[in-house]
Amino acid sequence: MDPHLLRTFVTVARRGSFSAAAEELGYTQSAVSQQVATLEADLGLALLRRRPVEPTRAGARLLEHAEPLLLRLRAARADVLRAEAAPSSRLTIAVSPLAVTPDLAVRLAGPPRLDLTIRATSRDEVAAVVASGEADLGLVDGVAAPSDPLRLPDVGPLTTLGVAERDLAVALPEGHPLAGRAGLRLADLVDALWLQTPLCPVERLRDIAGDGFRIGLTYTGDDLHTVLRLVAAGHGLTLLPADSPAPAGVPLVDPRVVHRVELLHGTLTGHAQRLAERLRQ
Amino acid sequence: MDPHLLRTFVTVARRGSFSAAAEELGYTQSAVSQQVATLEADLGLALLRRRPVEPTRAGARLLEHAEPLLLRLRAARADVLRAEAAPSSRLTIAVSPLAVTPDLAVRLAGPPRLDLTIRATSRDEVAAVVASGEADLGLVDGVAAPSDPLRLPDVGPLTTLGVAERDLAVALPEGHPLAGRAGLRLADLVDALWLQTPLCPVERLRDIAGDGFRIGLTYTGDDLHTVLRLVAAGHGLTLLPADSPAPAGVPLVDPRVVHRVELLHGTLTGHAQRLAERLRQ
DNA sequence: CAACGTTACGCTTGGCGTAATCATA
DNA sequence: TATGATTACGCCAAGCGTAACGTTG
Repeated sequence: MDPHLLRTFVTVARRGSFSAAAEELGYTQSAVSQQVATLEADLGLALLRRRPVEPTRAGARLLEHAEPLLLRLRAARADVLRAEAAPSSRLTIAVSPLAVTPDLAVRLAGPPRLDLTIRATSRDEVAAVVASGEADLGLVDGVAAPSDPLRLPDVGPLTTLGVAERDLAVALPEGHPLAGRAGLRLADLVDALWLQTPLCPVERLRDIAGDGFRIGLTYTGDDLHTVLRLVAAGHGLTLLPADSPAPAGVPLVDPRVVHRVELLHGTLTGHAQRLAERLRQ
Repeated sequence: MDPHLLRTFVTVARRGSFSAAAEELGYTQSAVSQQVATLEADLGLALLRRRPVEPTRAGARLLEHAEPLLLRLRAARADVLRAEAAPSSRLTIAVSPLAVTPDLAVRLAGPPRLDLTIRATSRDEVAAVVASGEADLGLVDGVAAPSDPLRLPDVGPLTTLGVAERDLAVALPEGHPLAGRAGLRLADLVDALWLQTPLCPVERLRDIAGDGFRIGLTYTGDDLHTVLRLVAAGHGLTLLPADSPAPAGVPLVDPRVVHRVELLHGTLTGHAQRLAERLRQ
């Protein structure tokens, strides 16, 4: 299970081609073939079907492990190197798009005021950025059952701490049959069409409220306004923090799901520690 | 950052000796020296001081990454191999010592009754056992702030779900000045002597309630009765679930800390999925 | 038959062991 | 000075590229 082989395997699987992977990695087609064969021989089972190239069951399973593993390896390397570099007094905090609630914004401001850089990244990247030491702290948001942790990509030895939970509202297009309601239950919306977004993945809804929740459209970006446009245009519903400017937002009264913000950090020192304490109240 | 080199580095650091590590790993002293040198050259910094052999700052940092990384690598391999083996109908669930609350025990029993193996392991191992596929599900318990996730060793792509939170009591020796109280606050106990146990690590208390909490004795096992004996003998206090048979247990009324149980699992199928649904209510 | 993956084969080099050398408690 | 890490050096094999060979859409 040499990471070198793992990387090649992942690339082949992603590109769906030995030759394309070889080009991407700077190997010959032959070398890639040999590397995959070595990995398969090592595990004693087939990882890829050829022509067309697609993962077997075992291959798919290995892929789920390999990608985060390689990410962790890179993060570990980056973290060790960075730790040895300048111990800057400037503090960097990585935040996902909706993680900075009004309350957290106030707490970030101080007093005392800190020399702070806020780095906005996608939800998936916050953990990686913190693990690699590029940011001292991270704030990630997501949709979860109350008091359940978010499902973060598992990228290194990070400490996670819930710092905020707030209610959600269902974003509905104007004129939607349910738009007038005072409150909605998730159970009432299983048959509706939903947006698949990074903030509110449909699998999470199914985890929480059972099957249903057809996907109307998948949106992979991180821009709230675009999501609102998509909802308004009727592509599907989604959940947003209750204080967002949602079009015809109706509070979700069934309290089995919340917008949750978590603070991530590695080993804390100095300023970072003080800020972390302030953020967790 | 070849895992082979990483493993050697970890072994040298743990054993505090190149020669001891060489013997343990089946290499010559020379090979180990070369491997460590290669790793240091690759990262461009010293990882170990020699004579005595101890990690540098960077080395200590790398160790924190390397150990779980290697664990994950093994877990990934084991998981892929196991997935391809017999899809047994027998269900295995790994549990840490106090994870099976009375309520969860009832839910485990059914109906319907399942062909179930319960495997007791230490708190640290549950995640690894589930990640490697040796168990289909895991139940881990620990002490946490309410609605905060437990800090689990980060060993693979696992799903975590809180399934129970219950109050804690402070275990006090008979005749302790505070033993008669109706309820205690953590803040009242910062100056007391505490046991350091896997269930209730003193760092967790400090995270939650600030500094203090001197360590009277460290206990690394998983046996509740031994812990109770240690408390009774005055080695220090500890927190236990309120329904435990604690000596002179006084409920913790300050509700900033609970005994939490989490359900862990990888990809679920069949029986395992049904059991998981039953456990999360 | 064309595109693509596999196999054969030679060569380079990474990495091990042996043994000599260096450093420190 | 003895213990233990490093360096020198030779050897083997892992693993790459070139090129010939299958195989399948």
